Formats: sequence, C-alpha cells, structure tokens
Amino acid sequence: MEARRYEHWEKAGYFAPEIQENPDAEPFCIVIPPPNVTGSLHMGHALEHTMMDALTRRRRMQGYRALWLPGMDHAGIATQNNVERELAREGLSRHDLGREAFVERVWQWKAEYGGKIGGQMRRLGDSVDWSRERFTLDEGLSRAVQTIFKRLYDDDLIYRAERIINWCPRCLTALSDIEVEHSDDEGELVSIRYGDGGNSIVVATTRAETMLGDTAVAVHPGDERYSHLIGTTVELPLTGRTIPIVADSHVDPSFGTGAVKVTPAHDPNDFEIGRRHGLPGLSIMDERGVITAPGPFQGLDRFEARPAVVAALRSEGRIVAEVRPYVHAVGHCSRCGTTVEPRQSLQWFVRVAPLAKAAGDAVRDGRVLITPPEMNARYFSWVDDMHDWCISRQLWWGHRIPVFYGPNGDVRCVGPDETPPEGWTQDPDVLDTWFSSALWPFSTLGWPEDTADLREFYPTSLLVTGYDILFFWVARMMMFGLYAMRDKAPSDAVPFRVVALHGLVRDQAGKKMSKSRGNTVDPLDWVDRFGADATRFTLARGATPGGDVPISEEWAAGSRNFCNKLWNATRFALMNGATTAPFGTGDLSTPDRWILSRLSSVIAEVDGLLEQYEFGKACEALYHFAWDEFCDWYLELAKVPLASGDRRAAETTRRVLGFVLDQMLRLLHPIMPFVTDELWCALTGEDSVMVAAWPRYEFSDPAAEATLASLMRLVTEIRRFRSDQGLRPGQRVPARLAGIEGTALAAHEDGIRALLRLTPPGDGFAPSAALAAEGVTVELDLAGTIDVEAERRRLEKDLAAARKEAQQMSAKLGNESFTSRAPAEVVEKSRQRLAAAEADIARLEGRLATLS
RNA sequence: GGGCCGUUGGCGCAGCGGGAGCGCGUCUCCCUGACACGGAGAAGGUCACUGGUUCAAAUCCAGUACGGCCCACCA
Repeated sequence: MEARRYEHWEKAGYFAPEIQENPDAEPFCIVIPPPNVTGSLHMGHALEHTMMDALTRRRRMQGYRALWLPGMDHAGIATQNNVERELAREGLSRHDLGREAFVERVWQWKAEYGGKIGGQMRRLGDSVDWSRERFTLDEGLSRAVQTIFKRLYDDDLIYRAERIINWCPRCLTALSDIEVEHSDDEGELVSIRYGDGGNSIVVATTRAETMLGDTAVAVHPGDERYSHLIGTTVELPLTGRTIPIVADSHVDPSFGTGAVKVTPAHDPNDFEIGRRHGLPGLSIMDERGVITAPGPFQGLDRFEARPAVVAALRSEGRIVAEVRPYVHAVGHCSRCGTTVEPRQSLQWFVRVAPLAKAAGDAVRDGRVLITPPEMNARYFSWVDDMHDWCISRQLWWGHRIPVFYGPNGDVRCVGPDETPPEGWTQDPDVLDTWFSSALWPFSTLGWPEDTADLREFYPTSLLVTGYDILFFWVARMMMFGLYAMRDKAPSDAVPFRVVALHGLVRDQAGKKMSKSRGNTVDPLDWVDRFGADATRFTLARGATPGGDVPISEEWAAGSRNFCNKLWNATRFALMNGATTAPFGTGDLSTPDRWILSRLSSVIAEVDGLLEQYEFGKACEALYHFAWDEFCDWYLELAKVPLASGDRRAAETTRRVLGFVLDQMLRLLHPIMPFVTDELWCALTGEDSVMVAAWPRYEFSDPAAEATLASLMRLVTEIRRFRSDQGLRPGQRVPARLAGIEGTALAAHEDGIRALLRLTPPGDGFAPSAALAAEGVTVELDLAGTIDVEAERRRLEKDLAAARKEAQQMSAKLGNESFTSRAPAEVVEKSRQRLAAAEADIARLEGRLATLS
C-alpha cells in the first residue's frame, strides 16, 4: 500500500507548509543535503532521510509550518566524468563537441537520469515539498552564486593567484584540499648525491623525477653539518645545471639527511621556500603528468620517468646506499583515484581567514549548536586552521566564473544584472561544486531576492548530516551564510540553528559500507523486500547522536515483524469493534488505567527523545510499549471483558483499545509513515495520520501500575513453575487462587485465569515473597503429577540466589561507613532488599521441607 | 605526525557513581479464535588490562593493549 499512500499524500498537498493555516504557527525548515544528480541513494542517505523525515513529520503534526525542502547538486566533476565516459563509448571527447554542445549534452543526461533520486525518495516516504525542489545549477541558484561571487570579489575576499594547487592529471582540473584523499602508499625513498667531492650533499626523495625541476637544495640554518655549504652551489645531476644551497627553517634536520631538494613548481613546501629565497620555479611536467623537460625523459609519463631517472642516476653513480621501500601518505583525486600532482598554476581563491573566523565564532558563542558536542572539536580544528580555498575548476559543467578580461588586460567581475563589455572574454573556468553548495540554505529559499520563504524559513531550523562532511560542507555553509546575511542580527544570520550529526552506516561486521568493499546494501532492495517502514525503523533504531549505525538483514526482518505485529494488533482491535469514541474515566478497569498511564509516560518519553535526536532510544521505547505492554499484556487482558456478557465493560474496552492504538500509531508515524497511516485511517475513518495532532496526553495512575506489576509477576511466576514442571502451556490446569481476596488482584481473577488457562481448584504453588507480602497464595491442583526433582532443583537454585542477596545486603548494612555516608534512600532500599531476600529464604526453605 | 571515539553475554549495541539490560541468535514447550514474521519459559557476562579516587566503580581519574574514524604541505 506504500505507493498508493504516498500518491495520496502528495496529491492532497500535505507536504507543503501551507497546509498549516494558522498564521501564528511557528516555521520549521530543513533543507536537504543535496544528493548528486549522478548518483542514487545509498543507505547513508536512507538514514539521513529517515531522520529528517521523522523530525519534519513530528513538527508538522505539532502544528508547525513544516518545510522539508528537496533538491540536488550538479556535482561538477562527477557528472562531467559520467557524461565524458558515455561520450567515450561513442568514440568522442568533450572537445569534439565543443563547450556549448557538451554542456547541452550534460543537461540532456540530467533530464534522463536526474529523476531517479526523486523516485527513490518517494519510495522511502520522504515528505518533502516537491513544489519547492531546487537544483544547484538552476537559474535562481546561479544568480545567487554570481551575486555572492561579486560581493566577495568587491570585498577583496576572492583573488586570483599563481599557486601550487592539487591537480588531477586525469580530470585535468585543480582540486581543493577536501577533494584530495590521502592514503598510505608504498613508494621508494631514493637518496641522491648532488655535486661532487667535498662540495656535495645527499638529498632523499620519493618523487625522483621531480629533481629535473630542482632549483636549490635547502638545509636547516642551525645544522652544523652543512653550515659550510650554505651559500655555495652544487651541480644538479643529469641536467648540467648548477643550483644554490640555501638555509630555511622549514627543513627538519632530524629527517633523512637533513637536506631537501627544492622543486618550487611541483611541491607546495618548496614553492614557499622558493618564494622566501627568490628561487625560480621550473615546470617539468604538462597537465597530464608527462615530462616536458628537454632531454632523454621528455615525453615519459611521471610514473615511467621515475624509475628511468633513478636508473640514469644509478649509472652515474649518484645513488647513495640502497633505494628503500617507503610507505607514505599520497594524495588521490577523490573522484577518480588518480595520484594528485601538485602543480603551479593560476587559479581563483577565496580568502577564508575572516569568513572562517566568523564560522567558528557562531559555534563558539552558541548561535549554532552542534550535536553531539564531541564533534565541536573537529569543527574547530578545521575552521581555525583552513587554507585559502581554491575555487576554480578547469571543467565545463558548473557555474562559470563571472569574471571578464578586456583586450587591454583589464579584469572585471560582472554581477547578475550587469552585462559584460563588448569584446571582452569570460574566464573559461567554472566554480568548485562546493561553492554553490555553500549557499544552499538560503539560495534554495530564494536569496538574493527578498522572498516570503526566505523571510519565514531562514535561518533554517536544523541541518541533518554525517559527521564525515562536517568540514567540507557545514563549515562552508556557515562561512557563506553568515557573510551573505550579515545585515541581519547576528543570531539570525546563521544558516541553521542546530547541526545534528549522524554516523556512518556499517555492515554487521562493523565495516563501513563502500562500493570497493562490496558490502553495500541498496536501500530500495530492502524497501522491496521488507517495506519502507521496516527499512526506516531499522535505521532509526540503530541511530544514536553522532554514532555509527550497524545494520543487517536480521534487523530488517525484525523490523518487518514489528510492522506485522502492529498490523495484526490493529486487525484484532478492529475485529473486536475498537473505536475512537470517547470513554468515561469512571468506567475504566484497572488494566485500562494501567495502559493509559503507561501510554502517557511513553508519549512524554518518546517526545523528549525525538527532541534530542535520540532515535534509537525512541524506537526502543515504542517497540517495547507496542509489543510487550500493549500486545502481550493489554490485548490479552482485554479479551476477558470483550468476551464477557458485560456490555458496558466491553464497550469501554473497545474505546480504550481504540484510543491507545490511535495514539500509538500517531507516535510511530514519523518513523513508520506508511503502515501507521494505513492502520490509523482504517481505525478512525479519517484521511491521514500525517496531519493528525501529535499526541499529548496526561494520565497517571501509580496504583494501577502497581497492581498490574503484581499481576504480571504472579502470572510469570506460575508460568515459570509450569514450564519447569513440563506442563503444556495450552493445557488447562485446575487451580484455586487463594489469598487474593481483599488484595488488589482480587478483581482480576478472571484475567489471571485467562492468561494462565486455569480452571478451579488446585494446590501446589507458593508465590514469591513480594506476592506473599500482598497476601497472595495460589494453589494449583496438579493431580499428583508434580516432578519433585525438577521442583527441588528450582527451589535450591532460587534459595542460593536469595541467600547470596541476603548476605550481600547484610554485609553492606553492617558496614558503618555505608550506613552513615550513603544517602538515606539508598540505605533504605538495601534494607528492603534484605527483608525481601530473608522472606524468600523462609518461603523456599519451608517449601523444600514439605516438597515430598 | 595531530586529534577524536570505542573495548559490556555467540553477534550488534544501551547503561556512565548505589539491584548487569535490550535486539538477534541459542535451548525447552506450544499451530490456544490478531499475529508461528507468533506465544510462554530458560540458559548465557568476574562490563579489555593495570593502578588510583570513593562507604560504594561497568560507570570517575591515570596508564597499557587492541580496534575504528577524522585531519595532515613526513622531503
């Protein structure tokens, strides 16, 4: 029934905040972390979406103007790569098409495949307002990008400079720091002697080919081993060039030989050293990583050149000691895995220092709350030490940099309402995808226009995302949000008030799900096999704030069983005429009062837990209430009045049954939207639970809870006795419930008999001290079938446990330090436990004495 | 190299200063009129290790070991 229900919700317009007509209603807004158009949703998305949807649905039921705004990211490199791969199959490259035609082709591709994610979200039950769906490259957002670029440019926060940047020789574009993933790779550390005789120095490198571009050797200024060489020159092997030896404090004298080859054009540190010492940068590679330096290595790929250079050096006798295997961190393109090549080039940068400072302050002074708080440290460590952000990409798919170059060398940044001067040419590069993602919380609401949505929903209420992208994305949205909204009051300039972080979805063995590991589970596959509700419940159940979520098919099956349990419980209720008609409090039985009292507690508990993003605990509370208390005890007890001739009692039961089920389904709805809606509508005859009021119910009856506790204890003890005795559960046993007259249980003899399938009268069971203290004794007529040995074993085991308990408690109470220092209630509790244990000992000893 | 987190029954986790819990799995019994995707009962843990604080430690502190994650311009 899932597809049918979703269609109904969507048609009815329930996803739009406008369904809440109360003009005073508080706004609530979550903007979706936009999935890549190229992709499909994985389990991590399913987790994130379950959380966002549950929170949105709860707020909507609470009467907020709730908006969950959907959208997608154009994902520059990823998407371009996909389309280029498609072109390659036709034997074409993007250059064959030309820029305009290529971009057109990507749009076609998006039109064809971009709808996939929307379909998946519908399958999961996401209650997003589709009418407000956005795309990072749509017209409005492009305008937002251009507006903020212009502002940053005018504020001197964007600049163009020649720098060493991360370069992917396969994607042929610059990458920002966060698009580079480091991994420990096996390489070789090669020690090379530069110069001759007395005037020589040994350097070590893992990238031997870069020596072709060396323009100096650096040593630490305080390093006495080399002080005589500083200021002199050495001959650079294989090249015939002569390079200086300089002193620079960046060099670590304790590493290797303490001497570093300096390649300013191919290493960021060396670039800085070069700048400090006025050294030239000598580029020896092209954009594909092919050696361009004239000589025998010209035309070789960097990985071919590396051993070739080592071999040449060896033949010249330049290799010192052995070439040793060396494991070190190497950067890889996060998109294609190619080893990143640091490369000197002219790129655009955002000057992040002032922006990052503001982003840090907003968290420091509490305007934005990160939960769980352990994640603050990570956030600060990144925000407080951030390099300038390289934002230009040598791609075609993305927001084109709005800067134009004049024939006379002039540069002009053009705003969204300006037209570039005639004859000027636009910068060919596009912006980093994260640039537009950073505007997402307000560009989606219409910024830079002063729209009603922007006024109502900014700052957004909440951001739900994984801790793994805290740095990338959260910090960037903070920087740009605070910057773009700086005219607002500081507390209202933030992009969101709360950042709720979740963990990674892991497999049963605790391993992170990844394509390369081959342990991914397609959420849609689970939706097909177990249902969307079961999939969502499984994820929510494992979700603790910031914690990773392990999942397995067994869990999904368990969740499916839970759905089924709800289904059958409702079926039973409806079969028996359950109704949501109001009931009079005066007519309530003790079990009614008990379940209502419990319901009230569970509502408060679940509500509070969801407020704190404690999904796992909320699910646990709901699961146990629904299954253990409602189904296993209340429904069983309800069968007595329902089957009795007492019409008034039966009617009250039908109403309480209906009420509890109604409230319970509402409470479960945010997490399990489909079944709860189906069942709730069947129960109430109304249109949808998703627009029903969120439960708020207060009813407390401690006396009823105590009575039911006694009842459950009695029933459980007798069941255990019978199980020990090998009596069949279904077998009716003659018994007399003696001694419950005058106790709270007296009124429930019928219920107890029903639960135990007892028929009067009997003999043979002595209940526990707790029940004995309440005057309860039970006699089961076992007609001489009692297994004396089994019972003796049981009694002896219980006796041993009781003695141990009594001993522990009396030891504790005999300790004066304890009785004088521990709080009175703790001491009192220990006294009660001792008394109970002693009573149990007496009972068990008595029973053992007469057992035969 | 820096930082963060974890170590509790077979597996996955909760508890975070005063009686060791949950789910799955296991064992026994049961197809009783909502549900065998179910019901009833049971077994199973000296809470990683060492030391400290406390009347009291799974829970707080320090250290050790082993995992995991994030960051990183270790030539």
